[in-house]
Amino acid sequence: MASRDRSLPIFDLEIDLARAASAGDFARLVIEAPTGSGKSTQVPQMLLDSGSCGDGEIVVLEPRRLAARMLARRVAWERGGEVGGEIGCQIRFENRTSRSTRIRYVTEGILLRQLLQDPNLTGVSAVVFDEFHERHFYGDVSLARCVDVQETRRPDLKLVVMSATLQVEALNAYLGPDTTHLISDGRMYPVEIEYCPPKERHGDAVWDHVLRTLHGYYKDHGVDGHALVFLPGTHEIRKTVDLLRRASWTKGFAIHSLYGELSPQVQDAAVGPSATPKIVVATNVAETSITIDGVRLVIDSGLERRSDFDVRRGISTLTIEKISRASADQRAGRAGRTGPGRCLRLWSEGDHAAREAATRAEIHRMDLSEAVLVLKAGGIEDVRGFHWFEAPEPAALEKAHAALKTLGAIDEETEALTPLGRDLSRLPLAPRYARVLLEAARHGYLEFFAVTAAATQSRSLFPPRKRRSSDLELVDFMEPTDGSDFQALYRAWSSAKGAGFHFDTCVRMGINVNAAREIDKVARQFADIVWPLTDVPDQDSVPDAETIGRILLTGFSDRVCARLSEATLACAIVDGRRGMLEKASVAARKDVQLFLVGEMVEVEGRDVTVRLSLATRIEENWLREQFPHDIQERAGAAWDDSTRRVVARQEKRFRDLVLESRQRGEVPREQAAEILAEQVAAGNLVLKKWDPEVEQWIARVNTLASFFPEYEIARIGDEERRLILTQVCDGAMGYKDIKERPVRPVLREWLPPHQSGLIERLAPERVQISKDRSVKVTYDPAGGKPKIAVLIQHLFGIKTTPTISDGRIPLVVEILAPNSRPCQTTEDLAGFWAGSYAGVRAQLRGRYPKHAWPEPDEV
DNA sequence: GAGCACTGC
Repeated sequence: MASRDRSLPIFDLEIDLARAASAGDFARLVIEAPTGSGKSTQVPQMLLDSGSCGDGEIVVLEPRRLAARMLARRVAWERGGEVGGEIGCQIRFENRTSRSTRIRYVTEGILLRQLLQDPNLTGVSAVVFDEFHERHFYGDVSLARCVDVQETRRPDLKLVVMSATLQVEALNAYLGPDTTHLISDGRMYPVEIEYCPPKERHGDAVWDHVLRTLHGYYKDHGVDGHALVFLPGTHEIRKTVDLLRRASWTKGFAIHSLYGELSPQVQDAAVGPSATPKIVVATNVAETSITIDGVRLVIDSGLERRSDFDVRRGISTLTIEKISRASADQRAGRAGRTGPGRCLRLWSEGDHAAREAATRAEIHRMDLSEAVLVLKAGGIEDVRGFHWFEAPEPAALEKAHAALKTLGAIDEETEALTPLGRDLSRLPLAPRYARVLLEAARHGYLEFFAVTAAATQSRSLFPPRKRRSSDLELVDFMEPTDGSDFQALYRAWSSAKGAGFHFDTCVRMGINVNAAREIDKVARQFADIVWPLTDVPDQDSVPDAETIGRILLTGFSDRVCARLSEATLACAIVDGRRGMLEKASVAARKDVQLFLVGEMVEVEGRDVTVRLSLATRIEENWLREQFPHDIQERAGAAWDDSTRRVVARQEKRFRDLVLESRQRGEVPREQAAEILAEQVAAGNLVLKKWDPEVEQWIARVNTLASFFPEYEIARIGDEERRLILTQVCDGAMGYKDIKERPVRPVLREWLPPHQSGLIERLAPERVQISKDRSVKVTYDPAGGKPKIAVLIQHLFGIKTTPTISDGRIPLVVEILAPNSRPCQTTEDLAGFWAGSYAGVRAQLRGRYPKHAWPEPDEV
C-alpha cells in the first residue's frame, strides 16, 4: 500500500508551508534544505494538497533526467497512482503527462523551451526549482524568466526555490522582501574531517599521495565499509587504479573506476552491493549524480576538471582546478549517508580557508550566444539590462551579441531579433550549428548535418578506447577523398543505424549504441523543427566535401585555421589565436592549407593545448565568394535580407580580424612588430639571420594574408615590399622586462583573468632569455612541467613542444611573410636581426616609455 | 606514455 514516510525532516515544514499557502500571501518561497530531507518528493505534494494552486499544474524542475523520472515514479506510488496520471514526468523525448496531471517533474531545459512557446505559462500555477544551488545555466535562466513572467503578466504564479544553504541569502535578496523563507534540517550522519597535505619531502603525484594516505588510514583504523576516492579525471583514475591493483595490501578489496563516459553496466558494477570492501575511484559524477551505498571513508584530492570560457579568445577551456569549499563539503557528505564517516582531504587547512566558497555558476563559464538568443526570442529586448539572478560578465554578453550579429540572428544596429534569428532560436542547439542546419536544409542536405550536429551535442560515439585492438575508431571510417571529419562521423553513425543499432554489431565496430540511438533521436528532432522552415526536399545523396565546407562556413567563419607548417600540427586561427590539430583529421594531410573546426577546446592534460578537432577543409575563394550569395538565388526572396546582412557582416569581419587583435592591445609587442614591419618596408631594417623555416611559412601565410588585402595596404603602406611580423620580434623587444623581473607580476598582467590561479600555484620564478634565442625557465618542481608550455605560450604567443629537456625551450621565430615578390627570396629576408635595432628602439621608447627596452647588444 | 569533468533542450 502506498504511503508517505512522515518521519522525513521536511514534514517539520508542513504546517508553515500550509499556512503560507492558504493565506494566499506567498508568491515567492525559498526553502533551505539539504539533500536527504525529502523536499523533492514532499514539497510539491504539500503545495497540491494545500489547495492553493487551484486547478493549475505544479511544475518541478530537476537538474537531471534520472532524478525527474525517479521522483515522479516515487510520488505517483505514494499517492497510489501511475506516472502519467496525477503525477507526470517530462524529459527530452519522453512525455508522460495527461490532462489530469497536477504535478509535473521536468528537466530544466524543458521549461525553458516551454517558455518560448507560451511566455505566460498558461495553466501552470506554481514552478518549483529543485537543487537550485547547483546553478545550472538552464535553471538560472528559467528562474529569471519566471520572475519576469510573474512581475509582468502572472502575479498569481507561485515560485518556490529549494536550495542548500549557500545560495539562500542571495536568493532572498534577488526575490525581494516579501519572500517567505523556510528552513529544514537534513538527515545526515556526522563526518569527521581530517586534513592530510602532502609532506614536503615527497613532492609526488596525486596517485602516490592517495595510496599512501589510504594505506596509512587502514593500518591505523582498520577497514570499515567502502572507500570513495575523488580525482579530477580519467587519467588520474587510471594511474590510481593501476597502483591499487598492484599493491599488496589491497588483496580482498574490490577496486572500481567510476566516471561518466563509462557504460551504465560498468557504472552499476561499481555502485552495486558488494560483500567485500570496495575502493571506488571516481570523478565528480559521484559528487552529485551517482550515490554509492555503504561509503564510510572519502579520500578527496580536492581537484576537479572544470570547464570555463575564455571570453577574450572565444575558446572553451577545460582545466584542473581546486574545488570550492561547498564542493568539498558535498564530497565529504558522501561518507555520511549510511552511518558516521570520515573524510581525508589531501590538502592543508590553510589552503582550504583560502578556497572560494562556491564554484562560479555555469552562466559565468560559458558562451552566452544561446542564452542571449533564447532571451531575445522570449521577448526580452534588453538582455544586458535583464534582471539576472547573477548577471554575466559584460564582456561575455558583448561577445555573445557580436557572435549573433555574425550569424545574422540579430540586427547589426538595433540588436533586434531578425527573422533568421527567430528561426535559429527554435532549435535546441548552439546558434552556430542552428545556422548551419538552416543552410543545409536549403541545399537539401538536412539529414547529414542534423546527424553530425547531433553527434557533437551528445555523448561520444566512440567510447573510451579499450586495449582490445579489434575496436574501430573514427579514423577507420575515413576515406582518402574526404574533406571533412564530419564525413567519417556520419559514416560511423550510418553503419550503426544500418545495423539497426544492434548491440553486438555496434560493439564490434567500437561504437556506443546508446550514443548512436540518442544521435538518431536528436537529429530527428532537429529535422522536424527545420523542415517546415525551408520546405526543400532532402537529396538522396550525402553532400560532397565542397558542399560541406561551404555550408559549414555560414556558422563557423570565426573558426578558420591554417597549418603553420607541414611538419607540425600547430595551427593559426583567425583572430590571432593558436591551436593544435588533432592527429586523426583530414586536415592533418599535407595538401590541406585552410580548414575550419567544429570543436576548439583548451584542454589541460599533460600540457595545456587548444585542441582543434572535427575539421573541414575549405578554400580561400569560398571565403572570398562569400558563399551565401549563391543560396540567395535558390532560397528565394524571404531570405534575401537576412542573408545579405550575414554576407556584409562576414566580409567586414574578415577585414577587421587583424585590426581587432591589435586593438585589443594585449601587449606592446604587437605594436613593436608593427613598427618593425614598417621599418623593414622602408628599407631601414634587413634580416640578418636566415631561418630555413621561413620559406615554409611564406606559403601558409600567403594564404592567410590573402584574406586581408585591405589590411596590409592600410597598415603597411603601399610599398611593394611588405612584411608582416608577428609574435617574436616583439617578444624580443620585451625581453628585458622579463629578464630582470620576477615573472609573476608580468604574468598577472598578461594571463587572462580566469587563469590567474596559475600564477600562485605554478608560475616559474624566473624566465631568462639568452642571446641564442633559447628560453630558460627556472620553476618550482611542484608546479609541474605542463604549465611551462602555457607560460611560454602566453608570454611569447608561441606554442612549444611538450618535451622539455633541461628546462631549455627553443624559441621559434615566426615571420609572417608577404605575398609580394621581393620578400620571397632569402636575400630579402636575410639580415633582419641586424644592428638597426637601435633606431627602432628609439622609436619604441617614445611610444612605450614604461618599458625598459634592452640595449642592442643584449638582444 | 595512453586524448578531455559534469549536466541539459
